[in-house]
Amino acid sequence: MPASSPAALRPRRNPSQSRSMVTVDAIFQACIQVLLKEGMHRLTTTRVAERAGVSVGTLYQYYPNKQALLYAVLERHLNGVATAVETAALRAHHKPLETMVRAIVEAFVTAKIESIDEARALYGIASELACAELVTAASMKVGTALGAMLVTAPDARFKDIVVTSYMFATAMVGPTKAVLEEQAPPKLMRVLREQLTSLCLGYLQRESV
Amino acid sequence: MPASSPAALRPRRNPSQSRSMVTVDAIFQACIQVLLKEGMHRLTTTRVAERAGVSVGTLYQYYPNKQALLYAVLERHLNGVATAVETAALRAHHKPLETMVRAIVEAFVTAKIESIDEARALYGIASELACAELVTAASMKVGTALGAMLVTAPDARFKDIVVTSYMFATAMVGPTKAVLEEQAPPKLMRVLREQLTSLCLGYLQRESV
Amino acid sequence: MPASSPAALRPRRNPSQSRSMVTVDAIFQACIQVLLKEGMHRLTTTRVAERAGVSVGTLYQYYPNKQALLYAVLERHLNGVATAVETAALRAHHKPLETMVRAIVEAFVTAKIESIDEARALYGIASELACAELVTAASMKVGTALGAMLVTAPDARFKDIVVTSYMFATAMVGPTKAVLEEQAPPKLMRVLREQLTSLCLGYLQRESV
Amino acid sequence: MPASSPAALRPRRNPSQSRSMVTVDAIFQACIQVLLKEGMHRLTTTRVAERAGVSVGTLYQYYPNKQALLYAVLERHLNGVATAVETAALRAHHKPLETMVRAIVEAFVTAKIESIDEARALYGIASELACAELVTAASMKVGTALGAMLVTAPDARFKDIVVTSYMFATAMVGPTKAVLEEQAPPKLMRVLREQLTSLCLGYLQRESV
DNA sequence: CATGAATGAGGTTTCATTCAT
DNA sequence: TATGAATGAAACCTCATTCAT
Repeated sequence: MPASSPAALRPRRNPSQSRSMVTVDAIFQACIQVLLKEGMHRLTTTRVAERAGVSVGTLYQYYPNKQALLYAVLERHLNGVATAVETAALRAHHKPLETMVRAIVEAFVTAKIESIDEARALYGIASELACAELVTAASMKVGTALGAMLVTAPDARFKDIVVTSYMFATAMVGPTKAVLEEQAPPKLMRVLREQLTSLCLGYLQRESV
Repeated sequence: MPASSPAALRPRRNPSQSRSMVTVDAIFQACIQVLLKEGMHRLTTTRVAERAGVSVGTLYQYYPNKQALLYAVLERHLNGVATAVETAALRAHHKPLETMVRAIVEAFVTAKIESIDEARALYGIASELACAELVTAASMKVGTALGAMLVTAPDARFKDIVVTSYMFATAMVGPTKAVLEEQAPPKLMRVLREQLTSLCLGYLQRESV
Repeated sequence: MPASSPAALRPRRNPSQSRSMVTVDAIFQACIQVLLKEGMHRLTTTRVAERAGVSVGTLYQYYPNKQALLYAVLERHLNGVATAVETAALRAHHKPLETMVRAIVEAFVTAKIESIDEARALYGIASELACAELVTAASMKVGTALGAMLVTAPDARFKDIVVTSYMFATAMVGPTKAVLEEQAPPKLMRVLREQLTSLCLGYLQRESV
Repeated sequence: MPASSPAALRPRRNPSQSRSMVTVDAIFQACIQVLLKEGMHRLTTTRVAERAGVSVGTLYQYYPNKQALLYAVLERHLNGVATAVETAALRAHHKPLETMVRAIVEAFVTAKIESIDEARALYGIASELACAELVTAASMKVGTALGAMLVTAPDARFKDIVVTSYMFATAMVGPTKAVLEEQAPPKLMRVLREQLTSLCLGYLQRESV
């Protein structure tokens, strides 16, 4: 849980009234849209507010500064993906290794593709202030969940569960990112899940004692 | 070589005279240093020129704009890594699969770590204008080199060499990036090569008919 | 009483109902507190309202704009000091000159020190819009009162009572301000009354024919 | 000398080239002009630049921020006055007390009136950040100079030279300020020097043992 | 060729004030 | 009446880029 995050990056209020919630959500969505249509270097608070149909002032009532807005968007995205993987991991406890891997890959890719817009827009924001924490937190969440799952595999046993599950988690990132950014051969898009399963399963079987 | 790149991003001249080369290199290094010490959002042309010991005007004699400078830096970095892998791939032709993988991982990680400063500084620049091409170009270069190598493996044969070699290339990226950005468990740093080898080899062996 | 003051700066109502009076006073006190703790450049209507425990909207029901609020605060402060001096002057009629001076100095310094917070916070507001009038009005009030007092002195007689009493009034300001702003040697704080008496008495005796 | 002043408030460069010097001086003068014609609360960096006939960017090449500009203006003014008094004090060493006082009053009032524009514009800036130091520094400079002078008076001797000279220095401020801000009865303008002399001399004679 | 002063559009952020609820 | 979300003009400041010297 993001209990600890730099004060300066926290939203200014957690809106509970309905009007506020509409507003804050509009800003949120607008941020992603601008990110997509204009790119990171044209993402200005004014533009986000404009697209959200509110004034800049309103934006600043909910987020103390631009970073905080990006932080929130990135946080939500990472949390979404991490939670999806976590849930899949929980469900796959005690299943055979191959089933586990298929489940995780499926969850990961689906989450990324479902929020493909966000995903594509957000790669590359990590280079900004203090986002490292968020990425680290999400990685740990996923790593831990995967570790907890792997130890319950009936048909495999791992020497160094921490390293193994971290590799498992990060191995999926490269190919997926390449596909989402359309730098990969188009065919890979269609067989991505298959391939990722093969990648991770091959690795995990090698690492099993 | 990136035969096609937006005219606006090309350097103004390919300096062949010695004084020019010294200057252009100083700017180049200064750019990386600023990137590292100040971060992307504090990278200004003036600051780069200052650190390079020249005036802004001079900088603009070699690069038509800021993007071109970043473009050049990124290009050189990617090219360095890609070429290192390519060379390793060439050398590994006709070797057994495992030897191939070890050689490639070694080359990739070594290149990244040797230029660890550049690497760390440059992740996240890709989110800027027109860099996608460069990344794609480097990926293709690597992918092609790996493909050409893999088909010569005496102990393996692949159905879809394009997809397989692209997966091979991108699979290494995720874990390596995590380590370089220090988001990985510290132990992973030490066993990274080992683990990447296991990851890629496991995959390739599964994919071999 | 400031019979003439720009319409825009007048409070919206002279609250006579008890609830209103509580509110307006809370705003008033909050204004001074914010001025002290945050400084003039952080004095915002929202902050004042917050600290007063009311909403901005409410604040604007009692003061048509920010200037009016400051105006009122400054007015009350100056009036307090002026009235204190005026009262002391009245009481000192027909007393010997030295007694007069001691009484005035005592009243002036006491009033300033009692409301030392206000005083410190308010110096420097006069540089804002239309406050000159208030200062002038207060000066005149004091000057007039002092003049009326001085002419009753049994042991002195002055050629130009207007000039003399104005000098009397303003001579105390400089040293007092310096002490309040802690720019004076600390010792001066303790002997301020003594010194001011000496200053004014020396002057007045010289000016007496 | 203002050897120590907050780094953030120091000018960015001490221009030595002629073009720069013209520019920096234009900005300086423009600042005072704006202060006079528009008032403190309308003093914006853009407006100053405009009036100086340069762009905002240029302004910021010489002053890192608005405060620094004001700081510089105030510093120069205070220094001017302080130095004038200091010089007069030096010249008056060993003269009789009355001559001393006349000389100091003359220097003080003349300095203020000569730079009456600056003086009028600058009263009230002290309420801004970190200017207290400057005022304190100037006060000390004057106080010290006056003290050094007073001890050489052949016809007077003071118990507490620090307090006495500080009182001397600050006593002149109140009436002078009142006159410059035109809150005083008009006649006072003409007899100001006379009156200030009387004020200070009366005080000093009383304090002399 | 090199310099660096000058430019000014454009970015972030604040805050006095209004008005629907 | 009281509220506080929304407004948007306007402030401060940066920085890629040019061009006279």
